Amino acid sequence: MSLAQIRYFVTVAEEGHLGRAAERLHMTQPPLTRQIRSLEDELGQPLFERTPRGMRLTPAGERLLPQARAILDSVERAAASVGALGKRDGEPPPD
Amino acid sequence: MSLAQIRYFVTVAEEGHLGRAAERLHMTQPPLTRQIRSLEDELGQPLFERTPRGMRLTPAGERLLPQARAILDSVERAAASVGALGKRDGEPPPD
DNA sequence: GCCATCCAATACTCTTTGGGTATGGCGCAT
DNA sequence: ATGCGCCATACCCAAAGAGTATTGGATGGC
Repeated sequence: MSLAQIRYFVTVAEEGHLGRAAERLHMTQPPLTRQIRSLEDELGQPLFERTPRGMRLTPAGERLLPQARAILDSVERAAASVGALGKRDGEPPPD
Repeated sequence: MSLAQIRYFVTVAEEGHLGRAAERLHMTQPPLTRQIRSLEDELGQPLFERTPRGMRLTPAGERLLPQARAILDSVERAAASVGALGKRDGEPPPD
């Protein structure tokens, strides 16, 4: 489980759609599919239900989501508190 | 900033010694040196003072340490809450 | 003062991980 | 039945990370 995977998970949860999530993350859909699957494999259960319309959170996913957000927040706070000014990684430079 | 780096940072802080920290992390010293340096670079300031006896936390490092521990804890809790039973990554299998 | 010792840092290689492109498979709507 | 909009898979390439060998530098014993 990496911070990138957590970020990916949150974005997919918010978008409910791999394609749009990938766009927001400035990457393409296939690696995103793989990272989400890999996270599910590691946790031992699916986080999303695959529907023809997109991705819907499972109960496990619902439990994870707020904690995932909290983790990303803590990381950002920690970085800021020690003096990382414009350096966080979740937000790529504007195109 | 990756979870691995945070884990490395905490271990080095606890050991005050790259070699021993590397041992505890089941890795060798050079990559650990690099990861710590890379973390310092990203944060924009040194976390350790290099002494001939080992590594000592700087004030920035002291500020970071408790937050780093909290992050690792949250991650572990999140994983556990979603059903990862023996799967966490911070603890390699016994030799 | 010189040498042995104990640190962290660097040079270089190799394996592993992660992302990109192209394509397939599946369900739904028309 | 065909086309469209999803996610999944196959394959390739680039980047990150870990290992081995070695260097540099400070300290303490002699």
